[in-house]
Amino acid sequence: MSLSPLSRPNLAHIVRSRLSEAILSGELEPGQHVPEPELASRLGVSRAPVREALIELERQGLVTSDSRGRTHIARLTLEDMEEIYSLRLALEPLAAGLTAERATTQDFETLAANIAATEQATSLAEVTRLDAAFHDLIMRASGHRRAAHFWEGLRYQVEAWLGLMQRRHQAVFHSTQVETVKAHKRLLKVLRSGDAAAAEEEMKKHIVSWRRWLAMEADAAARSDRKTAP
Amino acid sequence: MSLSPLSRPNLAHIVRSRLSEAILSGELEPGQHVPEPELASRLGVSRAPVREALIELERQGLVTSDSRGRTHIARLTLEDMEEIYSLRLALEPLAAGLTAERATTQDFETLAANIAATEQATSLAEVTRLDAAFHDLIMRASGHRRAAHFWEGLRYQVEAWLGLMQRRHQAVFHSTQVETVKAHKRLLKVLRSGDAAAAEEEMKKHIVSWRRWLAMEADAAARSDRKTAP
DNA sequence: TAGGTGTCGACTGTCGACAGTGAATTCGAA
DNA sequence: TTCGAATTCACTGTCGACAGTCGACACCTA
Repeated sequence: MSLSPLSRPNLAHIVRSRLSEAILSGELEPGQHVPEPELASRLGVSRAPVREALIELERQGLVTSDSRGRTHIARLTLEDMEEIYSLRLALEPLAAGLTAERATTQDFETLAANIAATEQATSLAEVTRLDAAFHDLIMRASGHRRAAHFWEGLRYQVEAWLGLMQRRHQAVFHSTQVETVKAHKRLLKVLRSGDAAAAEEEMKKHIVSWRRWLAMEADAAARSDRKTAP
Repeated sequence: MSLSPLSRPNLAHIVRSRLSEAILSGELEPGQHVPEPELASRLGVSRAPVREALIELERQGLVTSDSRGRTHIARLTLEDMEEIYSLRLALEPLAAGLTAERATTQDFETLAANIAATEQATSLAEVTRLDAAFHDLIMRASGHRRAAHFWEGLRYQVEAWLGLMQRRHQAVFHSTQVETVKAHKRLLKVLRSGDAAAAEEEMKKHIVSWRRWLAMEADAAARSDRKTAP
């Protein structure tokens, strides 16, 4: 039996992941104001760990604070997603190249397991989460700590956006699962080959294709807005 | 006269910039442990704002916290600088391209003023600060908020590293000032032309040439370590 | 003397409380 | 009724205090 050192999580960490879930699931709605005292009392803790959690969530882009310091659930616009897209395009191929060079067998097995889980996922939300986790694994396997850290500032926004889109336009996502699995299998194969340049290229393609999704969904969102709003 | 809304600074902000200065100037040494109670009493505030400042400083890479949550002044290694270099190479050309497309006359004037100030700077520390500020201005002028935010997580580490090098090997930096001015003038010219691709290319070259510095300084550091250590 | 055990001190994580600050609201006057 | 001023109200920023935890050091035992 291997006893690996266990990390004793803070209250702040727990609060953060609780809030993450609540935001990603849509329980807390974009734009909504979330006062610290309310969160603290609802979670049964004091404001101190809540404050810390909110700072971290701001770094992850899930909440924003206005001029007066009050925190709101982030409202992601298409412009935001364009920013995120351009940064993914800058960061992830870099990391993929490094991963191809440095990753261990263990890393590859974890990636393969993720793909298998994605194949058997039974809900879109699960696919989304596993998708983000897959990219997370690659960023980590790259050994580039700062890039992985930056990625943390993007991934939850990606998840939040996809969640939002799914809730609005379920029909659009029919083929998501099989396409994700296919793309990730291609990526894993290239990563395993150890060819850094090829890995960069494949990741670039993967993200570019993801952008098509973005435009399409934005389009659908715009159409539906026009239908419901005026 | 344009009166932009002024941000009323927190104690946490003040503490942060004080600590920034102390770290960049070398008053607080790399690796040194900095207990919250001590900082709080030395600055005459309570631990709350100090804690917040430390979280932000950690994001900026100036301090790190160990497994027990204790804060230390960051000790930058050559490996760290390689990471930072690769990220600059990913982020800054992207931003430079956007800046070429979007920047206002006002932005260009601020950049020109920065170059003028660099030309007249009387100390290396000042050149370093203005250099970082120049890149800061470009990141901001790009309008890419997330990229600018990420850059904040790098710039102070760059400053800290350069400061450290300067203190160790003053002689190496003879030509820094004139070279910086020249390079920045070239950059500004391309940015003003509005040619995004050219701006990307020029920024890439600028950063690649900065990497040569990195290697050279690392080399000098290694030599001097060998001389003093064993 | 070496290895293990108990104690002490230092620091972090967490808590409840208070003061200051805008925004919203109510009240009074025209 | 409408405008302006005063007042409440809901927050955030900040503070001091306490408890739990970990390493260092002394001590005990074989």
